[in-house]
Amino acid sequence: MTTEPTILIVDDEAAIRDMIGVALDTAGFNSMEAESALEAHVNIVDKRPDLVLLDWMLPGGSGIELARRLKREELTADIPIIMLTAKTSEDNKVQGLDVGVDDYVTKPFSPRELIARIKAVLRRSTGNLRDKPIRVFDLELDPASHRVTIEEKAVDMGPTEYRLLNFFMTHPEKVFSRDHIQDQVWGANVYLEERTVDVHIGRLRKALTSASNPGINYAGLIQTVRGAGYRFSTKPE
Amino acid sequence: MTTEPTILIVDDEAAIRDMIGVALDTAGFNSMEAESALEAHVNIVDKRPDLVLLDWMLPGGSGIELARRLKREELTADIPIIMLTAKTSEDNKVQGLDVGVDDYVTKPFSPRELIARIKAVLRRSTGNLRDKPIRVFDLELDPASHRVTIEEKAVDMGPTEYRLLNFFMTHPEKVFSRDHIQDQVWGANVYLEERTVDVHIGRLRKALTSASNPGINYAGLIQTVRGAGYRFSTKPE
DNA sequence: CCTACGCTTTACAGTCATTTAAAACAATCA
DNA sequence: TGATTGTTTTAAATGACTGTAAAGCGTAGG
Repeated sequence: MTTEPTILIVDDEAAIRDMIGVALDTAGFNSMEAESALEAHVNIVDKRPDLVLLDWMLPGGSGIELARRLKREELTADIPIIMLTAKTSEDNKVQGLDVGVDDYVTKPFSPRELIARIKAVLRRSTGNLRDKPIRVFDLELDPASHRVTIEEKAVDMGPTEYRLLNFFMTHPEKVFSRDHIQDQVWGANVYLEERTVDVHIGRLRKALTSASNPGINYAGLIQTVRGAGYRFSTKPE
Repeated sequence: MTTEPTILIVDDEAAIRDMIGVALDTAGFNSMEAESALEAHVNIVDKRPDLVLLDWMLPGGSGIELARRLKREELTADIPIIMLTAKTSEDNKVQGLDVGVDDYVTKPFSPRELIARIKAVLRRSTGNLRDKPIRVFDLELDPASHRVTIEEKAVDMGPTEYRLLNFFMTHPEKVFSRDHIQDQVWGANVYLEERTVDVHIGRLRKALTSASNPGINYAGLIQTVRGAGYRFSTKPE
């Protein structure tokens, strides 16, 4: 599954970093910390976080400088930045310091607001690219509408079966062990009984069957490979 | 809720902002101000003005940059922009229009000219995009009269439900998460309880149902996609 | 032909997402 | 101001989905 976004917190005060870190954790993000612009830059280049929370008032070479640098360099230009600033009114000299930052939050801020803004920015930066529909014969999976159809007629299935089918259709003609399927569909570090995968395979097949016309049975596309796992294949077994 | 259009003025000189602000007020527009590209961007995303007056020569040369960014991002791409520029040279015109700006006005300008151009741009953009009624079967939403009808008979609903339906009808056949819907219908960074969206969906469905004839239930067009969000679709679930 | 193993199916109880209803809160208008 | 209308929050009810365990099948290998 999609791993949680990683957020880099850049602030010189440990207390603030911690506070934010906790807020991010509870909201389900991964977080990293840096206390100087230099450290931050290294971290960003190395780890490529999904978003940077950057304190405006870093000692020495200020946060703005870092932001400008990040936005100028191609490698890092598309990593969204949210600035943390002290007070609105004072910082009205902010003007010339415009660097293409994606949003800013003024301290003090509520964790809730911060989280909301982070999510909004992430949504804006990543949400735009959605995949094209995948089609096999008359079976189509369309991520944009989050819908599976057979001959244009909707196939009813649960979220897990949808992810499962999505995984198979994007990786056709290959066998996958149950473990591998677990990692991809449920996410790593989720422990499940092995049989659980079978059960969901079963459910997916049932969904496909009950939506298939007599003629082709789309459940047959999901093939059992005895002793190895499962395979999505257009070729008959 | 036939509010006057809201115009965002982006200029670093307070005197100019005030001058324009007065002109807009007397012409019957609402106005907001921002003095930096950063502030402007945040305002635009949060408040979604109907038009942006953008100074070309913002410190840091970021006016153009902002325009480009706004036009690139889906969320803001259809907000018209009028550039304010001191220079008259042809280059600027070409460049500005390249970025996708809708019009430009060279300083110094008369308030009268500015108003005229604003109206022209608004007419054009609302005329092209927002003014035409959208129809699905016998359900029609007409932005011009701000009215929803089923088989020519008015459907009664609140403003929020109207915006919601408008959003759905202009983005059919796609799933949207609750967060995404919030961004589009309420404005980004308005943080609401997630369930609020559900409640309004519920009310919209109710409104559609009680206006539907036995036969078609238009509430069915708004489909719940469990674990993903909602979708407006003409295809049955 | 029997057994053992691996896969499939079913049933179920717990959990989680969505809906619904109602109350609290805001804004608007006379 | 009080009445009206619309919005948000909250909590409880509903219903769908999930993972597990156990029973049922089929098949390969003896």
